Amino acid sequence: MKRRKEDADQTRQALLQAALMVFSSKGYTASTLEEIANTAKVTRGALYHHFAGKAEMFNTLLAQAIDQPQQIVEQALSQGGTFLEILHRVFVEQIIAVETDLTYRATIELVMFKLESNPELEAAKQQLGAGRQASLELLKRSFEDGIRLGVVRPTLQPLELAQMFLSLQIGLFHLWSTHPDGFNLEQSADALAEVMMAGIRA
Amino acid sequence: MKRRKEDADQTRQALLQAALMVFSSKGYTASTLEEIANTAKVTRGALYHHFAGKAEMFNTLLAQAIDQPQQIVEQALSQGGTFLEILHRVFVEQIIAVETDLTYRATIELVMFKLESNPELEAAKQQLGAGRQASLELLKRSFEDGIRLGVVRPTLQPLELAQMFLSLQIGLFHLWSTHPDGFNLEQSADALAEVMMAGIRA
DNA sequence: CTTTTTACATACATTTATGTTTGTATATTA
DNA sequence: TAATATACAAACATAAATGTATGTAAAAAG
Repeated sequence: MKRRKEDADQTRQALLQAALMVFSSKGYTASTLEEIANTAKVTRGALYHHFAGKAEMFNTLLAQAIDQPQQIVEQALSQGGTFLEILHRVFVEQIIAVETDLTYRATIELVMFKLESNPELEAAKQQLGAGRQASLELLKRSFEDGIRLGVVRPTLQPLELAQMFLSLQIGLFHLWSTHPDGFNLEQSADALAEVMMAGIRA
Repeated sequence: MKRRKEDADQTRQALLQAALMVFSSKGYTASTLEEIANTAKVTRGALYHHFAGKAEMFNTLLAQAIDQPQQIVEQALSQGGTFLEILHRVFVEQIIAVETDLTYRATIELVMFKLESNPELEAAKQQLGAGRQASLELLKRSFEDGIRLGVVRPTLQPLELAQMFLSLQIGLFHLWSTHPDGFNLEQSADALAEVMMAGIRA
């Protein structure tokens, strides 16, 4: 039995990962610290050594989750192409990221579909809300650009286009997440993006 | 203090309504029978008189929830119009129903965004899954008709069109549900439906 | 090499929610 | 009108989860 500094950090990470998985499948309240500790193959003692309690674990997780989507978008943007091509790629890449990266998937499932109304989590929810607001704003400005460039129908409202983009992503993920069987996520994402592009093209 | 048969049934309904509201805001586990009883302005004694416990309340609620969406669709269908007009109307009417009817809204929020993985609820979730599968099938067949009628682009897959329809609904509702401030749901729904129609039109 | 701190496990205490029993006023029935 | 059943409230018991205090090897510091 050995416990060095680096081992400790490994334990901490294992606990966070375990917490993410348990939280994302059961939600906050239904998740027990016992199960989280077991999943990380330690006892609650270790958990309480690294974290003050359940709420702190949750907030730590959400703090990490905030900037994750930002990265994916930036990467998809960097590849160049026409306005609609980039839009299409951003849409699909995010969906693929969710399918590929199990951790990312759990994060999204947690923040989108498992957030219960609970005063302990209000701060984290507030942050997430701000993050989404920022995404919406970014998308809205992008569509304004698209209209200015003449590639998007000018009768459409930028805000509503942004809403549509996010709605499609969220809804598609929800559909897949709740019934993954016989679902080709990438293919569906591509098809939906294509229809969306056809609908907004000038 | 009077308690007649009809009063009892009223109490039972109040308990169900309270349970729906509490469940939909906190999720199953985080909801306490105490709070449900308080919301219904009775004690847990009354609750246990009418229901075996938490799980039975939940299942009772979900059993009611199953056939509710069906009705709205049927009503929207009955008004006639072209294929795309009907599709548009079905889309918007469901969204409006969610905004208008507080009970319906809570039901949808509960079944879509607050279902935790819990063996006690597996049966109910199974039923809901079947319901969604049925919706998907119905939509898919509708789009097959649309293609056959020549009003929908024949290069598109019916299944993916159905997924798109549902994704847009689910996502839009999610967006509005989590950040209702400054959101004109009906207007957005109408705009999204319009873009979708433009995207699929032959 | 001794002392102290770290990283946990273990045992115990406290809280909280569920579930059960009992009590009781009113309604219903005979 | 007497007997019984209903619709609850209130008190009690139980279980489960959180939180805390203690114990202890190993590692790090001196």
